[in-house]
Amino acid sequence: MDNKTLLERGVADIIVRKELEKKLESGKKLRIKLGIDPTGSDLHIGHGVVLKKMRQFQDAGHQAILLIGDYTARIGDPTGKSETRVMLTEEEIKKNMKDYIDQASKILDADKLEIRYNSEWFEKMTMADVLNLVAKKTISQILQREDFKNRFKNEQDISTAEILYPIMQGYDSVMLEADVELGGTDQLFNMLVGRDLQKAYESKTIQDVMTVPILEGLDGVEKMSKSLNNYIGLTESATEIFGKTMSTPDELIIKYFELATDIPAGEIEADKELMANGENPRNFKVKLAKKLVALYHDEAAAEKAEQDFINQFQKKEVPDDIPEKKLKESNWSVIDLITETGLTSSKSEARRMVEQGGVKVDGVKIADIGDKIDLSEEKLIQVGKRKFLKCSTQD
RNA sequence: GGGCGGGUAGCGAAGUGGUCAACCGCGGCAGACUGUAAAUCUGCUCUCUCCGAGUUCGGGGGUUCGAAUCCCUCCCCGCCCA
Repeated sequence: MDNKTLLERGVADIIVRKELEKKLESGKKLRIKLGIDPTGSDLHIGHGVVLKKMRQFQDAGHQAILLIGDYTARIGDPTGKSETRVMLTEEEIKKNMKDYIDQASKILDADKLEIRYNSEWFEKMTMADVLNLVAKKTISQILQREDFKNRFKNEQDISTAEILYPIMQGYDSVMLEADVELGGTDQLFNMLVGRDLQKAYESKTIQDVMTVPILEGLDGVEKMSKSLNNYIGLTESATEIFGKTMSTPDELIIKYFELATDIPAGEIEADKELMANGENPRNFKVKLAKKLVALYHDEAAAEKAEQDFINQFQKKEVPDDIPEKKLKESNWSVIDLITETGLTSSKSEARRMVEQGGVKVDGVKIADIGDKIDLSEEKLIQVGKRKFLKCSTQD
């Protein structure tokens, strides 16, 4: 991993770039911090951006540190606005972190990770220590953060706990002696507090801050996130990853190439050129989809996912790995059958589906909501474009 | 502590006694089309034994032939003053 790629690929900003260059040139094994929230979520390729950057540092021989904010999570994150987040127990945090690391290992070299919990130091602090810490920053400094600034201006509330968050996060950097902190651009402010605190505590190193761009989700507008359901999960099936990629807007292709794959920068430029000259963006989206599947599964899965996609959506053929279900009864009305098997969530929905012509049995469209289905022989049920199920009776 | 405003389907947001299962937008789903699960267009979007019926509009109680709409009470949220 060359330093140029390290400093440029998928990087939004570096503060201070010159300092970081110097550190890299010194040949020292740098300590790279990435803070994570142990609230337990499925990782998606948006998280993948920063994880890839971390992996690059690992490959360049540096020490990757995952800082788990277990202490802060136990207090509860105040940014969730109205809902107070439930405090997490130690066991929950442990489990969440195991899941996290399992998923992140698809990108990171898990054997070389240093994993730290911030309860390690926060738990031991006395009130005097806390006062000493908060005395290092002023309210007006903290209020510089854009969302605080806006809320303050608009007379919305800012909880005291929120004020403490950046300070606590910064203190983590002091304790870890981080040389570099990685994070999304939205984390810039908090990470800079780390620099200030390291100076205030006269740390032997002042971390440089590297931000990575926020990846838009499948809608092409909002940040990729689970709650908006516009994400591609790292652990999703090849079919899902492929299909979801194909549903992204064309404008996102290049950005995804840059941030979510390892395709060399030159090749990306060339593809961009081709697209600008009128080549069908779909072809590049296919390339992207295959890359992503290959990354999180393997090459063979990528080939297969492409074939399946062509068959299912372009040729409208039936996929070949359809789940099967065995039922006790053999005599069903369509409505009951597709509801019972979970293909639709209610009978009303089932009726709508049939009325809209979205239900097929053995390839034949069901025309009437009163139709019966005999399962004494296996039947292939299709609801909409994507839901398939083979149904038969129990032996 | 005082004053004011507000809590409506996944979200946003109308509606202030009957024609309200509730306008509209987003999201979601289906169909058509296609270069894709893109874009566009059309339709659907609480549930049920879909003829019709049953439960909904922060919780509970009440007034009324009839309430999301009026009254009481409780809970929650926001703003202002202290």
